[in-house]
Amino acid sequence: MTMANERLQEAIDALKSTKVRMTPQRHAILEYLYNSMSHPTADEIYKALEGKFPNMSVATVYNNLRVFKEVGIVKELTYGDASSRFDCVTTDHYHVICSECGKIVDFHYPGLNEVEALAKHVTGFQVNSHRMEVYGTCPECNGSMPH
Amino acid sequence: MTMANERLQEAIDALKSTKVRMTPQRHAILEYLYNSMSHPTADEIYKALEGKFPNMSVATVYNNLRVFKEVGIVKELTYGDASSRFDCVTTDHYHVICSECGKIVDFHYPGLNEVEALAKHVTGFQVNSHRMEVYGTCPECNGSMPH
DNA sequence: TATTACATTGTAATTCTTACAATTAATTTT
DNA sequence: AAAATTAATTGTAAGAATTACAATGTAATA
Repeated sequence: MTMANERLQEAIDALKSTKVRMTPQRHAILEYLYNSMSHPTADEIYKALEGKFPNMSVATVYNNLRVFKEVGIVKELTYGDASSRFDCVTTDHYHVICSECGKIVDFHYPGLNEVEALAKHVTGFQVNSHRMEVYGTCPECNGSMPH
Repeated sequence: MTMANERLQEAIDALKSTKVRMTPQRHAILEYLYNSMSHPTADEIYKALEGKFPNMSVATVYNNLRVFKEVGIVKELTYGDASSRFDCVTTDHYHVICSECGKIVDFHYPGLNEVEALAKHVTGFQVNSHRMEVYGTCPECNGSMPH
């Protein structure tokens, strides 16, 4: 069993333990998320599954992504006007985003707990979480790729 | 002259040095941005200036905020579906955002250059910038305010 | 002053997302 | 296994934020 399938199975099990029902559409959306190594938009998922589910509504994709978020197996990445992207890796990590082509690459960085602590101290907020993104241009777009 | 007015004047001077013309609407939008210590949405600016400019179009607000961004005197803060907010403080700083009431508070943190350097090293991207926000609840919303 | 270039206005269009009512399907109870 | 219940899907309409566009107005320049 591949790593992706293993994680998919865990996600399905997580859903089973709630009152959320498994449907063919749900399974397909989850499968797509866990197999694509990208961070697809709702519309990309919808288009990718058109072949298998000609009658599926785009509302179903949005509904289910919301359900998955509530259960905690999917994270939504929001970027201003543009469509949200969805990430089935829910462990802590950050994203580097190419300003040219929009590519999103994961990277890890030892927790920024210090920042949260400082923010709490300076502002008096009760701090829960943070988000961070790094912007730049990817090797393909900035011409630093060997060819 | 107040600090805000000084900075407003600098912004106006910055515009003069480009081919961007000064108009009453532009001046009013800038003035509002530099005097409000908040991070208003386009619509908030529009509503705030309705009294003074009954005929101003909301398109004018958007157009001008875009111009200001291009000149570099305003930054746009994007948060998913919700409206963009606009910040006339363009020096590096971060925001702490209250999940309850939406309040945004500035705070400073010594540059996260390390993060950018690591991201560059790990992903091969040419890195330009980053953004970070801290989320939590403000003193008013979490009941920790003395009263 | 006449001309040119840029700004504003009002409205229509666009995009992403959600709401809603009707139908269908999965689960539970009998 | 059939009936009853509950949840999910579908299609479409509605919503909100933002942009595009054409007509009109205003500032800068010659």
